[in-house]
Amino acid sequence: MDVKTLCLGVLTEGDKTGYEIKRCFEDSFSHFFGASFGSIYPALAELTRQGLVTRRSVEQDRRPDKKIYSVTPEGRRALVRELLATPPRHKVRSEFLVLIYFAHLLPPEHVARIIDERLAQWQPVVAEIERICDSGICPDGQPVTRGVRFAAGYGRAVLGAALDYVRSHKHELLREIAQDVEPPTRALAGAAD
Amino acid sequence: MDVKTLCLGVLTEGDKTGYEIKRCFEDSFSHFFGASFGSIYPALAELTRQGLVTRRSVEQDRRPDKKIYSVTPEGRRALVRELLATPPRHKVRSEFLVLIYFAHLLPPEHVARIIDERLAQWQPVVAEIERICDSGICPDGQPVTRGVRFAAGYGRAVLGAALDYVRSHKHELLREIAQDVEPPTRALAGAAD
DNA sequence: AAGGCCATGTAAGTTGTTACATGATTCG
DNA sequence: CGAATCATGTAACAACTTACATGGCCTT
Repeated sequence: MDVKTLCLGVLTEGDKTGYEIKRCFEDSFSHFFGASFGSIYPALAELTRQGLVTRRSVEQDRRPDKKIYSVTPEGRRALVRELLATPPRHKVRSEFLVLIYFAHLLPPEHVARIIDERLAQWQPVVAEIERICDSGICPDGQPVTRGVRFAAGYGRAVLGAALDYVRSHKHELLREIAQDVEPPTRALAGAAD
Repeated sequence: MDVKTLCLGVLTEGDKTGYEIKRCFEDSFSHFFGASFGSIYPALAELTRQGLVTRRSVEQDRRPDKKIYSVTPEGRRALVRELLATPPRHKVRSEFLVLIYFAHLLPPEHVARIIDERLAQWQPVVAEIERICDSGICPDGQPVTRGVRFAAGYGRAVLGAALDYVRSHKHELLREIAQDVEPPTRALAGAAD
């Protein structure tokens, strides 16, 4: 699945500019998808070329014209076709967990910092998901569809579990690796190997 | 973080061939990292060129020489340096959740199939993680380090939550979207737009 | 004054995937 | 007989990220 399909998808919920689509991704998709301007703008250009969206320019004073995109009926059909053909993959790429995996090679303070940083980055994401779950309202003010509610509920369950796990096992991990790194000054007997 | 660093990392746990490294990724890393031969072999070639690993060839009858890689002391230093410089990101890219997000545009049977497929793909991953958690033994027979245990515990907690959530909300979602798609034959009154 | 928000877009570079190329052995 | 396992490697391609280019307004 590429950014084009995603753009088409969010545009079925209402007309938007490229900038707003980016916001939308950050608000509602951040826990399972990411896209930057560098991929969104070219995607919109291509969709326009293919006739799957139309755009109208809105003049603004002292900044580039705003370009508002709308899905065409053809675009809707293409979206459904694309969704039907998309294999339902699910990939996690976590340098965080890789780092944890090799925690015994790193200074405990560094590991502690890594964990705290991760916790801090997850928090606003969880907060936004929780807001969507509880209010049933998207950031743009529209009520959520069933799928959005499911995805948000999933996010809450999974991120909640992640936060709980990391918070409750952080100190245990830190204690354990502290022993590894500790210089052999007070060397307790029995260090096998 | 690139595949080179990962290879360096798993090689600190013991000498391996490229093929075994791939297995290792599948067994222990699959829930947070992925890499194919197309990236592993070039990575090992580059590490060798940089002097961060050495390799010895083992002749085999009727198949390509096995090439066993070992980390050099220089490689260990490079690994730590690399790990210390790695920002602890954590990204999920889930076409599965995107599809769910737009579930209201798809036939309910299709959504049901998607969900079942995902559940089926998660199961062996969870099983392997659970095995690591419970036995404390890596697939290659080595006892796990603290970090590995933490990562495995994380995987169990998070994948467990994902499975629970998806299993217990599947029918609710399906019921809800079935109403959308239902043709207006028996049209119940009150279908607001 | 610095930085964030609004607003669009391009180009170079990174990184990895897929498919290909080769080939014997073993299991069902 | 087909598929999986063992074993390595290359090359074309896809896709996205980062940095750059532009520029005013508003808040701290």
